[in-house]
Amino acid sequence: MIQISTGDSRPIFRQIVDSIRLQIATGELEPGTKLPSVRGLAMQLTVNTNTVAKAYNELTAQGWLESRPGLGLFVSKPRKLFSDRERERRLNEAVQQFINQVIGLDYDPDELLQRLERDLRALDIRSARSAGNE
Amino acid sequence: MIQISTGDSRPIFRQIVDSIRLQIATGELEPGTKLPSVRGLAMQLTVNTNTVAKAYNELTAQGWLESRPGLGLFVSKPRKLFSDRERERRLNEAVQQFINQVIGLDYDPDELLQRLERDLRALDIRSARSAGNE
DNA sequence: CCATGTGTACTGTGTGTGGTGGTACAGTAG
DNA sequence: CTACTGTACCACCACACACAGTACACATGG
Repeated sequence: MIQISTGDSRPIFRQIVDSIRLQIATGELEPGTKLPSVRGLAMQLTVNTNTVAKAYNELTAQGWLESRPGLGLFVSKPRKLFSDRERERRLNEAVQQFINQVIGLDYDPDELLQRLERDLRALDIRSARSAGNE
Repeated sequence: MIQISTGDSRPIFRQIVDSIRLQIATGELEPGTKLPSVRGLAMQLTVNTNTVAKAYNELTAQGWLESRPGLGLFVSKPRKLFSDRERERRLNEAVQQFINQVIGLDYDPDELLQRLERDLRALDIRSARSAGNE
């Protein structure tokens, strides 16, 4: 089930991308599963078809989905998505951004780490994407 | 010293805000210190004066800086900036955003936490903002 | 008094992104 | 042939960002 929120500051197409990517990473959506059609999901979310198509395009370009012409989009099998340099760059960017966002909130570092650990473990990420598959 | 990078995806005024806020939070800029003038910093960064003014305005609105008419802007004394609800909301938003950014990178949760702990402790944040001052 | 430097507030103008609406086309299944 | 699929366009509007210029009130040093 994909949901979007008007109160969310993120663009609509990004909410869709994040939502689907999260469901794939947690195993809620398994490889081979067919996704709702562009027009169907757009109807359900009451948004434009182009907005859904944009989200699907990004997910396909990043290797999360695969397109079968005339049939639809399907969750692809896990594989390595980024180079080591790109992984490191993105992680560093995410860390810096996180720090900038919490820097004025006066939280203790231990409290921040504890909170992150709780939310990270609650997801139960499938981490078999870079190893154990050919 | 404030620097901006053209390769950074963040808007210029946000880079300025983050940079100054970080320097205040780490104690690199002490309360009472006078900041570069709007026109001076704009000249130094080869950026429009309005862009610098926008950054300074946000920092002043959030309580990091204080304006003395005709004199300039100065680092204000630490104090509580947000309500408890706002603090919690912003922390939650930052955590969710961080997770969304690293979810496809196939990092082990422990590795993520270790990295965050390292970068957080390296900053040595001044955490006396909500207690011990009147 | 006057010139200079300070923040602040406007009014434009241009560019890029996000979102919507509509049309069109190739591939697949019934 | 019909209906569904993704995909690629086009046009339009709204908004944020950045730049450019002007103006005003304040404080300081001549």
